[in-house]
Amino acid sequence: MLDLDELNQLAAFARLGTLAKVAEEFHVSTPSVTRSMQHLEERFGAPLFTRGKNRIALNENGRLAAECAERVLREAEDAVRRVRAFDARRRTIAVRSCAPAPLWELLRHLGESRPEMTVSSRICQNKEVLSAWADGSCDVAILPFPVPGEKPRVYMRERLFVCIPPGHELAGSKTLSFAKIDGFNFLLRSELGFWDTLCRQKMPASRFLVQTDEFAYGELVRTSSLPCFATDYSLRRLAAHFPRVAIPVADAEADVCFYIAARPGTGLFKAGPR
Amino acid sequence: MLDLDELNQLAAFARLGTLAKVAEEFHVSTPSVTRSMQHLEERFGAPLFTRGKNRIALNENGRLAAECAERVLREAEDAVRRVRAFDARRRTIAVRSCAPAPLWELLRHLGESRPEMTVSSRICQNKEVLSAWADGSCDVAILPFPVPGEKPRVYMRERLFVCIPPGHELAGSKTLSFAKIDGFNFLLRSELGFWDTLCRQKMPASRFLVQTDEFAYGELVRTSSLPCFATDYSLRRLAAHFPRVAIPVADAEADVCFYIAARPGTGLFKAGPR
DNA sequence: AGGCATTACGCTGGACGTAAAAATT
DNA sequence: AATTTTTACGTCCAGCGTAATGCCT
Repeated sequence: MLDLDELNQLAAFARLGTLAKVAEEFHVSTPSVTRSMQHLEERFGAPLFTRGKNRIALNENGRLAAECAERVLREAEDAVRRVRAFDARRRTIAVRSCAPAPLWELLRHLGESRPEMTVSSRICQNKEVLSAWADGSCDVAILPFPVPGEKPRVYMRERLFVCIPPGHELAGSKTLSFAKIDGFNFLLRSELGFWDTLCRQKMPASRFLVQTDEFAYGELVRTSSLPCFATDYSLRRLAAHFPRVAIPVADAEADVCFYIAARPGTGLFKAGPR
Repeated sequence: MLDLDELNQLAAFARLGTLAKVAEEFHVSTPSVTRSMQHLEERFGAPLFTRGKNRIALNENGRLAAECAERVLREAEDAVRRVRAFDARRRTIAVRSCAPAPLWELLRHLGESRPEMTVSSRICQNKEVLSAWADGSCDVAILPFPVPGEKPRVYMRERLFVCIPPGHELAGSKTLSFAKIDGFNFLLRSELGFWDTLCRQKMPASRFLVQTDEFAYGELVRTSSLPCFATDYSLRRLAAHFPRVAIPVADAEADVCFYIAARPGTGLFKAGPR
């Protein structure tokens, strides 16, 4: 039976050319490497080296053996990688959402109901959510429309608002529309999923100043006169963006219904999550 | 780093279902197998088994790990197989000849000039010799015509004779031809290569009583009145088939020139073999 | 002189087996 | 009662490192 450690040293020798370098790389003594190589020759049952008195090199057998060794090692590494990945996948619930708000409650709920599971979540575009759901690489999908092939299950509703400083020229309106606010520049958070694309699509004349940093975004909202967005959910959560006023966007697209689909393994619809 | 022995035991456990059976199969104690499995779990960094107090079985991770183990083991076995085969191939000279006679001297010569090499020889049909030469699976080729793509090099000439008991109706002829002897039944040795096919082609009306055993052939030649074949070479070697008479076959096809081709590695044409 | 491969030798940690325990059939 | 897994424990040897040798550049 071959020994993977020895094969590893053989492959290293093919790269490095000298036993001393191999010894250094593996943090072992040179005699140890010498013995490994002798042992390998026994195991292969064929000479692998041409030896001088203080010189050693691979012969043709050895070169072939080194190639084969790499293949075996790759296979062995793949084995642990695959098992580890499989295990990790088995003990995590992967959530893909098209927007941040649905995650707020969902992640809290999953953390409580399945404390032994690690939850991985990501906000991404609708098509990414769809493909992740389709290829099985996520366990929970949240989309602004029913998930194809699944029983439609509404998770929550969210409505878009514009947040404006009191003195702003739009501040008097009772409601607004994408058409009316198109052209104004907005402060925007990153990681908004489909909201981001919706805004860019509906307001082609506007520029969006995307802030990755939560703190920076907050400061800019507080100190600048640039309008920004909120939703009924985020307003409830953040206790509003004082001292701004929140004006609803009247368009149908600004009133969104989020649908959820979940694998049976998640236990989401067994014990009634909400 | 994984251990191939342990992987082997894992694969065996997947087949046999119980640690005790694995221990028996590998001629080790049960505690040893237990430790191997625990060690494997450490190495993989994931639980591979579901354990009862008295019961152990693979979980999903374990089943995947067992599959992967088999792949790794296959790869490892392939490695030694391939290196061994390569080494064996490197230290043998493979000879393919279309007829037996050229081998007699050639094998003796190779045995003397390359005593460190093992020589493997086979008599086969022309097309087999050609393909073996073309695909590199033989080092020396002997054919009744120049080997394509190689400098034509005549190795020897051989002429066919018919051997007949003195009282036989053909015994008076000075020479014979395939046409004249077609229809008679012949004693024939096996492993004659292209001679065999030549005879069957030239004498479609004859039947050939092929003898695989050397001794049986000799006895039949001695005791029966059936004609048989010989060549100038075999006559010289066997001191003739007493008390038979040997009559040459006059056809052009019965006078054969053998050509030889050899790889440089064989050293056949370096030091001048003949 | 410095670097490299190999042999010699003593030591130690890991792996094995035996024995025993505990549970299941 | 027999089988199976696992823990405990004592033994032993495979493999390590150090030291030394010999050789090459």
